[in-house]
Amino acid sequence: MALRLHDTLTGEKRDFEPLEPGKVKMYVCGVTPYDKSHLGHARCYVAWDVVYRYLRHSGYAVTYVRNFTDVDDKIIARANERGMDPLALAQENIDFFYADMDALGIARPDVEPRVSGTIDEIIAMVQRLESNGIAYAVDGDVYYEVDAFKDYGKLSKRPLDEMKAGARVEVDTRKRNPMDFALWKSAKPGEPTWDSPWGPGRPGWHIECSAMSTCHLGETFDIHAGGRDLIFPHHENEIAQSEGATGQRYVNYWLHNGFINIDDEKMSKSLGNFFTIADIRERYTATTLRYFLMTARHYRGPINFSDAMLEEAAGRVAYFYDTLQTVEAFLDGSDDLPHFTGPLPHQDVIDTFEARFTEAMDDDFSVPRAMEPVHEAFRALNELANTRKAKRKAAAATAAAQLLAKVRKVDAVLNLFGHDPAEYLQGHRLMAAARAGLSPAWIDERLEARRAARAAKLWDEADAVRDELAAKGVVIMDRPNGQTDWAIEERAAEGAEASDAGDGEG
RNA sequence: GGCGACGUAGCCAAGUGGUAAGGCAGAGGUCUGCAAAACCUCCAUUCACCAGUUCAAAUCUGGUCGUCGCCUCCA
Repeated sequence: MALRLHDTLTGEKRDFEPLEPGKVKMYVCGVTPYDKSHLGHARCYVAWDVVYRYLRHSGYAVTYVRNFTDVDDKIIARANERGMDPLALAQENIDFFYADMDALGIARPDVEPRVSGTIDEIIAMVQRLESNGIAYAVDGDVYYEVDAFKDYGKLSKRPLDEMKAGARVEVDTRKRNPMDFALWKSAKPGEPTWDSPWGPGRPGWHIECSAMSTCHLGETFDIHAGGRDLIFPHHENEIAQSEGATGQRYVNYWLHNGFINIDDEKMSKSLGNFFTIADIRERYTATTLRYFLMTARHYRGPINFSDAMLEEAAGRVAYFYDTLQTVEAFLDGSDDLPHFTGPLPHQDVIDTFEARFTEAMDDDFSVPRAMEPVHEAFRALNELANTRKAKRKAAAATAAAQLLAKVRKVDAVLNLFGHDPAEYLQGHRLMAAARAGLSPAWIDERLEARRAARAAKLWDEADAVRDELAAKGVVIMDRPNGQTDWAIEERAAEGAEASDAGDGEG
């Protein structure tokens, strides 16, 4: 089955046909690094990371470009507040960005251009627009003349005449149309500037993406992606700039991801429902966040975010790693088992796994559906790893090894299962304990007390300790090897939070 | 006002004409000193509401109600 993509421009899903067979050129709008990255960024870049990985997994040679808009009004304003160099502020936030992205398992793009390194190309493109008669200079500023581009509004489906009526921007009388936007801004005090044919100044917003994408991918390329909010004006203007400059079709497939909502409302600083990625990472593993963002919803839909949802995701990821740990232990001694050749248990799961995964992903990257065979595989892995009867063990080990290999293969796309299980689970436990307000040292002390009681076969005493832990939300598991593991019941964290107010501090 | 998205079980959510995936929670069972975990079984005659097209609709058409987003910086 062929890969099908939903294209915002046509509003339809259609077969993906790259410009060059076997190759994909994709561009994703990156961040404006004026502050730390937030949950919305995480959602966006996780989504496109999966797309990037899936394209590669499907055998395409992908060139993935993601920019940094490091010259921008907000960066300049923030840098001036803090009395520092704008590019230094941008670099500081780029470092934070990388820390978050790396933790989330997001692959680095192939090229990461910055505005500050693309000034020459930007100036060249503005000149090209000027000579094409769709840009005009006024007092050192250069504006894009929207009336000179007949397709203006085709992406956001907003005819120009309607936009004029609704335009709320204060009218700059130097503009020929209120919708005209700046390609080049003349120098103002306290701003970084570059020399240009129009005098010293800096690029406007929008032109940088046209210039950077064209410069690294060519005048026409396959995929351009970004958040829904960028459809207008950013991507609309990119089309106007690039197609206005080159006369060529700019992009073949426009992909846009949905937003993060908090309690059904858009996350925003003004509403006070704003989370940075770092905020979440203090409380949950980055893998939990990645899993949640990838699987909660198809990439185009909105995701409603809440602690309860994250708790569920955390529990599910812990289940995956618990399973991996169990299976790896089970397979550890399996080399000694007799070679097995008969029909395998869960043969249907093994046989259909990849086709089901691929079919879902081919349908506009439907990760939620692609997870169905993954869930099924983990259930089968657990069943196999719990095989007790010696007779069945060889068959079970063979089946488990095959299934595990399949899971590992699609994890090149999901990038969820690559941690060491024991390390992951330990990290998960500590974070869960912290969320529930419990001390791991106290838990260990209680477990030691229970171990002593059990050794003496003082069952009532041992059970009392277990009940005491359970009352706090700590559940324990006696393993066959004599060890006792513990976990925080997912609901405990909510309970602890709810009782916070009443408890007071100390 | 213009443009757009969405409304599926207690919760999250997949599913664009052929008779409701998956996950969480819940119930019962297997296992276990007792538990927990894991596994097995069960859990929507129905897809906001109304009308229509069709042999057949959650899926198509029209209307109603409700929620949200964009139109200004924003992933």
